[in-house]
Amino acid sequence: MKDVHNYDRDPDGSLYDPRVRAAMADFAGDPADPLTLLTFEAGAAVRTAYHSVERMRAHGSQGRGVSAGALDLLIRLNGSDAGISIGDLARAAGVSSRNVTGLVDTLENDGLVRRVPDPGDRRSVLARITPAGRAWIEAFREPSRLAMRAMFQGFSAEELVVFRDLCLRMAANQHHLADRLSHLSQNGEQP
Amino acid sequence: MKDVHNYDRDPDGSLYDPRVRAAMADFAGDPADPLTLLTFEAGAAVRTAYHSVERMRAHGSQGRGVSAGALDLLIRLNGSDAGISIGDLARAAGVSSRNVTGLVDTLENDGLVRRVPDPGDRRSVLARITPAGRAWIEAFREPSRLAMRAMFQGFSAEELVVFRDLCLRMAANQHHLADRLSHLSQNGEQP
DNA sequence: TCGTAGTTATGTACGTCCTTCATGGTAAGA
DNA sequence: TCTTACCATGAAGGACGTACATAACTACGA
Repeated sequence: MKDVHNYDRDPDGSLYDPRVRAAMADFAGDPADPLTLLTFEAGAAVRTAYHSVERMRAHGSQGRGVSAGALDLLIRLNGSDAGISIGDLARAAGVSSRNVTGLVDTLENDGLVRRVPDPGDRRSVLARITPAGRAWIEAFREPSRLAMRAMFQGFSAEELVVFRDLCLRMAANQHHLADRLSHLSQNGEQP
Repeated sequence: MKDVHNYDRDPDGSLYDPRVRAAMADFAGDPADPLTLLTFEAGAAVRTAYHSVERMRAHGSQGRGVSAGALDLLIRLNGSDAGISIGDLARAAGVSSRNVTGLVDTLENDGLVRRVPDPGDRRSVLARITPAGRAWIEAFREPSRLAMRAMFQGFSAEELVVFRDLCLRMAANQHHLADRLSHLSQNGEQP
């Protein structure tokens, strides 16, 4: 190994705006402890786990015109009779509204979702699941259940709860940080 | 609620090959217990967590011509002096070799990686990290560390270990299952 | 009432990841 | 030798996701 570099000064200014760096360091707290390696490993593990989930899902909804992001929307819409606006779907899923528009397009082409005008706001469009969409969900439920059970084979209920909550805490941290950063760049250059 | 459908027969033959279904059910074990909801929640949570990681990573490597999959490769290559073959990289990352070829293309265009012939096998090509690639990694290390620390803000060392291991157990399950399924479809139609 | 600022969905244009299939070059075992 | 298998890559395509611009519409203040 080489000796340790001096990371106290920015090795490459273009990587992060100093304000961003400061905000992160501030948010992260004490920067000099041994948890770092673990966080890298955990980050990589999440990526691996996600790919596993996606591969299972791809296998399950194979050749049926619905996949990944679209399925997320369909499941959300299955819980609502009146329908959900594009913007609300985007906020709930944490993606851009343009992306949701595209996903709803494909679902609508497949007849699983229908666009209806929002009676309360004429700018807004509600996506509403169709009977065919509900039938699709119904048919998907059991194979999906089997696949998920297989994915989490050997996990106890407690482990599942812990796992879910750790994932969500991560996401909350990221959301919080993104909020701070965007808020920070909206305001003046120097506080 | 409506009454329960009869899921003992396949509600839609095109969803899963019966052999695949049987293999999954067999692998998953007892199908009639209350863990199912938790597995769905956990699956969705993984997806959310992954998006958080990706967003952080995108923020960090922004505008530097390296992202996600390419970064994974670069980090792997940083650990090897001689270089790693395309096929080995693909197997290690769990993606198609064609995909790795493309990622190495972009890294090579950026000057971070170089292709060298494999002295032991003239079919094979080794990807080897360049000094510029190592410098990139070096510059990326600290901001990335801060970002990861922020992502896992509030996680104890024990929680990180548990989280990492749960992710990897998931991936192992999926891998195991995929092996069984491919093995199953390679052999005859009826066992 | 009018005008302005903000919101909503969507068109356009991109970039990235990942896949399958086909192909020419190469290794290795019959 | 010759047949089979493996290796990287060309070609083509699907899906996800982004940013920016725009037309329709709402809401709020003068």
